[in-house]
Amino acid sequence: MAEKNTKQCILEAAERLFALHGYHHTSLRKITSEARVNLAAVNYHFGSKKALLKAIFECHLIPLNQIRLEKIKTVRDLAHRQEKPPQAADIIRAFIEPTLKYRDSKSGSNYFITLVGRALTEPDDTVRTLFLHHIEPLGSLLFESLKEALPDLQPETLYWRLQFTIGVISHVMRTTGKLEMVPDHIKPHQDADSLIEQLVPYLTAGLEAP
Amino acid sequence: MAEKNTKQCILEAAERLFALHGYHHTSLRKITSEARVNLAAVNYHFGSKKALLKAIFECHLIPLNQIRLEKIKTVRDLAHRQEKPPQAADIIRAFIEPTLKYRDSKSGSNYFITLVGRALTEPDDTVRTLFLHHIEPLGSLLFESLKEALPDLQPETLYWRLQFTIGVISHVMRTTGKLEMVPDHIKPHQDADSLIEQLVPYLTAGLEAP
DNA sequence: GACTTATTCATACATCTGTTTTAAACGTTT
DNA sequence: AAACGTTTAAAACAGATGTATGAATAAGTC
Repeated sequence: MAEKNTKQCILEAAERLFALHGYHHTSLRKITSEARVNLAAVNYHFGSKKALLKAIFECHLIPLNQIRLEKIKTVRDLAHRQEKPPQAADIIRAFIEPTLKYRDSKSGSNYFITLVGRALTEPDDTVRTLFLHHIEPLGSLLFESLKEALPDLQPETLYWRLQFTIGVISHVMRTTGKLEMVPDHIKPHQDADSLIEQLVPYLTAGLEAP
Repeated sequence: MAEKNTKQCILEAAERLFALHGYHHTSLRKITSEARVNLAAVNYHFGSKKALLKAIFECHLIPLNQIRLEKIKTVRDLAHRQEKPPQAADIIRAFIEPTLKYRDSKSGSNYFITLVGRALTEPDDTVRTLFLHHIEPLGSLLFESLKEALPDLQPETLYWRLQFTIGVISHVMRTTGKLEMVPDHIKPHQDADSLIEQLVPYLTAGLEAP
């Protein structure tokens, strides 16, 4: 299965290993070994380990962010046309639905979402800086949209609540498969739809808290 | 300042560097260099890098968990004596107040809380396993207490909302000092008291969401 | 004082890291 | 057939890593 496309095999193996063990904890030898290609192939096709990471991010994050931007803009424009403020629940859903469903989409990777969830927690700047560069317009749009949805909130309070929201979502994105501290006799559903229905009320209530 | 106690100097330097750059991304040479001690001192005093991490955790997490357990039990016992369910807000506050104020306490370390916030996100098992071992009783108590506070919640929903809560708190613990994606002209307060007043309403509303 | 123990020091070891180089093969296109 | 981009193989590089060693020094005890 590895012989069809060296470049693609490297990308998939790297996505998986970066997601499972982080960028720094994954060596090129582990990647090329899992991808069943030669060690030198990474530097031949991508130039460096960092450029490989960059390729993964650009391959997935650009289309995903495109979808998320459009969905949030749609919610906002619809509300504007009705001359009402947008609903926080709709904004939240427009953000997390494409995110959590990206795993199952045709162009999606099984592991990329986990990798993104890791991005803000990586120890060094390589991953975080790259991620922040891609996510910045989305963060601004989210902040502005939620400001319209929650006009009575102090800017600082809104900022913190958006930070808390990011904390929840990135935590969920990271904990894929390996649930921890699960009380006995509970087998939580982890599919995208169940998670979304758990997340939307929680996040909305937090944002709209008194 | 380094000559007073080699062991203590290593502990403090390691706490700081582990917190700022993660366990794996921090080498013994960086630690001993910052602590102004010899490289071999770590293995002499602690035995290994892993044992050094263990010492840091035991030094701080045992007393901190003691305080958090007691505070939550106090809230629960008080409610039991009044034959009422405990308030989710009180439980949350009993958990996060000692946590965020630990930085400023006399026995507290400036960086240990950040290190704990990292624990669940570290790429390999060393840190996470060690942390989970220490946190398990607290997680159980939190779950049971919140079950009493929110008796109408499905166990799975409660589980997820507790996970989301952990996601928020660990995210906040990690982002100390270096705020990201801050909109212009906002200078959020980061002191423990301000954060607690932001967190309690947010987390409570999420837990009590319809 | 002498002796024992605890600590510090410089150094060495084996391993792993990302990267580069050399060479030889393979497939496709011109 | 020749030229080209691609892939594999094997090796080496310079640097970083956790750990171990043995000698030198400090501290404590008789």
